[in-house]
Order: sequence, then structure tokens, then C-alpha cells
Amino acid sequence: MTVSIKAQPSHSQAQTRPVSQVEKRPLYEQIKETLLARLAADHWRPGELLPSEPKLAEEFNVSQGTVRRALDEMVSQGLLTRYQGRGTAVTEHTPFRFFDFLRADGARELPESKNLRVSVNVASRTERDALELAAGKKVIRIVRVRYLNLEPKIYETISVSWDLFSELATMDARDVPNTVYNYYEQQFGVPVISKRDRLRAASATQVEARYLHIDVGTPLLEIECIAYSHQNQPIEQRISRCLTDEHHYCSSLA
Amino acid sequence: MTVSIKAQPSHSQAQTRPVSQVEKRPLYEQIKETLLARLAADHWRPGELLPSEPKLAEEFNVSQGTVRRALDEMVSQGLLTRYQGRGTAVTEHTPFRFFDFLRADGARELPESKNLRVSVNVASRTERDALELAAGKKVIRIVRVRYLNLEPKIYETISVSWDLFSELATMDARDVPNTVYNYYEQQFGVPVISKRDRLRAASATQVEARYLHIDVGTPLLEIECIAYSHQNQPIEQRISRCLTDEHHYCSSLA
DNA sequence: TGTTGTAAATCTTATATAAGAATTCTAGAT
DNA sequence: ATCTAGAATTCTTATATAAGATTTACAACA
Repeated sequence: MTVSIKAQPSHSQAQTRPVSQVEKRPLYEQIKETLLARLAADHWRPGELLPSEPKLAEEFNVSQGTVRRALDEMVSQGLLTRYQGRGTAVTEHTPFRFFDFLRADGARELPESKNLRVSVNVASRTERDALELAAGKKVIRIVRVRYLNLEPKIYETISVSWDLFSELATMDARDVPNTVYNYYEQQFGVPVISKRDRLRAASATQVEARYLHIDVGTPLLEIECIAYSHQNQPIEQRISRCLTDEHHYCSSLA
Repeated sequence: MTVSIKAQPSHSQAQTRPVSQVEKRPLYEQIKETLLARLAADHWRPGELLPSEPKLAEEFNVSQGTVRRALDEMVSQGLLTRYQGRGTAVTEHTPFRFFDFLRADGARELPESKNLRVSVNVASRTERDALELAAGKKVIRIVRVRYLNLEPKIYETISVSWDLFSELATMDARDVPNTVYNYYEQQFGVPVISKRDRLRAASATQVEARYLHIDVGTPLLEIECIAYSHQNQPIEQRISRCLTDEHHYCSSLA
């Protein structure tokens, strides 16, 4: 696929204070900040190539190495991806990113989803907390059952701000895509940059028992996940109640 | 007291492997590899300063910047810590590192432990898998109850290789310290570098119910954690069965 | 005599730049 | 279709300078 390099230098909203020697912060930090702002302002789409290092160096009036250091840090944060000999692009994420409910042997199966309903409601207290919404704001809720190896394993409720994604509310439940993060990224240009999970043990309710073909009271793993985009903007809250007979949640830290 | 991980080359052998220009791998990678080997060989203790960048540069016959890049990567992995004007030291870890069972409001309380028993057994199948032990090898098991806010919340079983930590087996259960990772690091010079968690929902057994003051069958969060030291050497397996009425497991990914 | 404050010297890591090598892609020739 | 030259890109390494921390030297003082 061919990507076009957006010519610039006039940016109306993301206009940046030029990097200056007098300021005591390092040049590469100022440059990084500027580039982060441009990313957040949707200056480049996921997959698109940034201007080359020499070009950026010329724009900021610094050496290539200084630009390079700014880019390096963004690469290590997963925001950018380098391709030697080609250029540096905004990272495009795969559906498997952030998916951490794995089979016992570690294999990843991307679950199929059956969406039960899509509705618009006034945000609950926990939704307001998670999505940082003012009282009275509306959310879109997607309730679905997810299947692993054709068996129902997860009962899931997704909440997103109606202000941001109202288009979702007009969709039929059947049409809501399986991999929602990628949908946000491709449809709205809003990439999920990070997430925060909280896990508890819980007992299956009547509704969950029916959909998951289990007894009421069966222990379930509850995963509450808040996904964030640029500048720690919360994008969605997701509560997954999972059967862990054959799968489990994995995380590894260095 | 120092424990060598894996069959360890003697001190003379762990000396400088010279970096070579002819090899096609970058110099900084070769240097990093050499330094990693020295770390694994317990060449420097946690907290100790490494030789300065100019010194290392002289030893390896490269520029300071090249050494610096090797160190940079180890810093970003959390192995080293830089202090401007002072030097670069082997990272010392706090008891809170890797502790991710938090109160609902996010506050960290380090749990108190009551050790029930310390025993030496032949490793079970799962222990052999987790610790990469040959059949028939022995493990030390520590069983303990952990208290959060003075209430019993976690029933925990720790397994470590008897070959590595036999000294632990001679200790009275009361004397096994609360923060075991730090004990490994300070007593044996074996730092925990990374860990891998797997989580499931489970039901409380009779024993757990008694110690945690709950009913049999209450849903528990089971955390199976394998801790690794240098070169992905597994150090301990830990199975924690947790009450999640007031706390939960937290993880965040970028 | 012993203690303390201060400034200089000398360590250390941090930042910035430049030059050449390695990699990738493309256009043009065969 | 295949090969090749070269142009564009990132990657690697080196060097120079700045900034921060520690030690040392020494004078002032009690």
C-alpha cells in the first residue's frame, strides 16, 4: 500500500511553539511533545509515514540525531514503528493487541462475538468514573456473548461515550464489529494506546448462567478494562465476566 | 551468601569477551550481551555502581556513546539505574515492585503474612513445569496466609527449587520473611527481573474457607505467578487464592 | 586543635551533532 | 520477467560539549 506524506508546515490547531535553545528542557523532549500533539490532533493516520528524519530535523532546526531520539522514545512507547530504508509510521495495531484471555497452552484464539443488544443510556456512576463523564451524559452500551472454540465463555458489557461514538448507536447489533478497538482506530482515527485492567472473582448471575450454559453461582473471572487513547483520554469501559475452565487471563511484567 | 544460577563459569572465565568489529552484530549489542552475562554471573551486587562509561568504553575499545547505548537498553529494562554525576548502578527493587493486589481505591497495603509451614517435597508436575526442573527434583513449599488490613485475604503457596534455596528449608516458618523477592535479592543476590501471571476464578476449598473465614465454595481469584531472574531462569512459582471483596488485581499495559 | 563553610577540581552522566554504513524501494535497462 | 544502479530512508558509531554530583583543599572560626 502506498502512503502519502502530508506536506505541512501550517497547522492551525496543533500549532507548536518552536523548539528553542534558551528553554532549559532538552530539545528532544520539546520535539517529542510537539510530535505527540500532532499525533493526538490526528495529523497523521495510523499506518501513514511521518516526514523523514532529515526533513523533521530541518523543520525544527536541529540535527537528525536529536529528532531521532524523540522518535526513539515514541517507538518504545509503541506509538510509532520504524522501517529501515522506508520511513517511520504511526503504529497500526492488530486485533490481538491487548487480548490476554488465553487457552491453557498459551494459544490465542480470537473470540467470535454474538451481540445481544446496543442501547443508549444515561451513564451510571461507575461508567462516569471510568470514562470521566459529567453527570447526565449518555453512553452507548453493547452487551455481547463471546465464544471461544464455539463455546460461550464470556459475557461482556462495553460502554463508550455517546458524544464520541454516536455513530455506533445507529448500528444494528449484528453489525457491530468483533474487534472493536480496531474499529475505533480505523473508523474514527482514535487508537487505543493503553489500558488498565482490574480483576475480581465473582459468581454467575441468572442471566450469565443462561448465556454461558452454566449454573448460577459458578465462579467467574470479572475483568474491568478501561481503554485509553492519546493524552490518557478514556475511550471505553468493558466488563467481561469469563469462564476460566479452559482459559485464563495472562499478564507478564518486566 | 551467593547462589549461582545455572552452571556458572568460574570467575576467571567470566572475564572480558572482547567485542569484535568483524562480527556483523552492532557493537552496542555485543557489549550489552557481555554486561548481561556479568550481571547474571553476579559480577556486581544490587546497588553497586558499575565502572563509569569512559572506563567501560576504554575496556571495550569503543566510544562512550556506544557503551551508553548498551547501558540505555538495560536501564529501560529496569536492570540498571542511572544517577547523573554519580554513576550507573544495578537496580535495587522495592517490596512493592510486582505487587498488584490493590484496594479498590488503588492504595497499596503491603500484606502481613502468617506462615503456616515450610516443607521439602518432590516437585509436582506443575511445579516441574513452572520451575523447569527434572523429574524427582525437590522443592521447598511455603504455605501462608496473608492479611490485608488485619483481615485474612490470601491463601498462598510458594514453591522454589531446593537446589537453589536449600537454606530456606532450614528456617523456622516464623522466620521466613514477608517480602520474599527482596529476600532472594539481598540474601542470595538473585533479583527477580520479570514475572508472568495467569489468573482464574475458583471456589474456596475447605482449608481455604477455614483460614479465610469464608464459606466453602466462595469465589476466589487464583493468581499463578512465576518469577524469573536473569536469562529467564524461573525462580519461584506462587499460587495465591485471593478474596476479592475489597481488593482486586490490577494490571496496566501500554 | 578541631570543626565548619566554601570554592575549585574532577569525577560522573546527559545532550547534541556529524559522517558513513546498511536497508529498502523504484526506475530503467536488459 | 529479471537484473541493476541509485536515491531515499533508517541505523550505527564517534566526538564534542554541557550539566550534575562528589571529593578535595583550604581558609575561617571556635
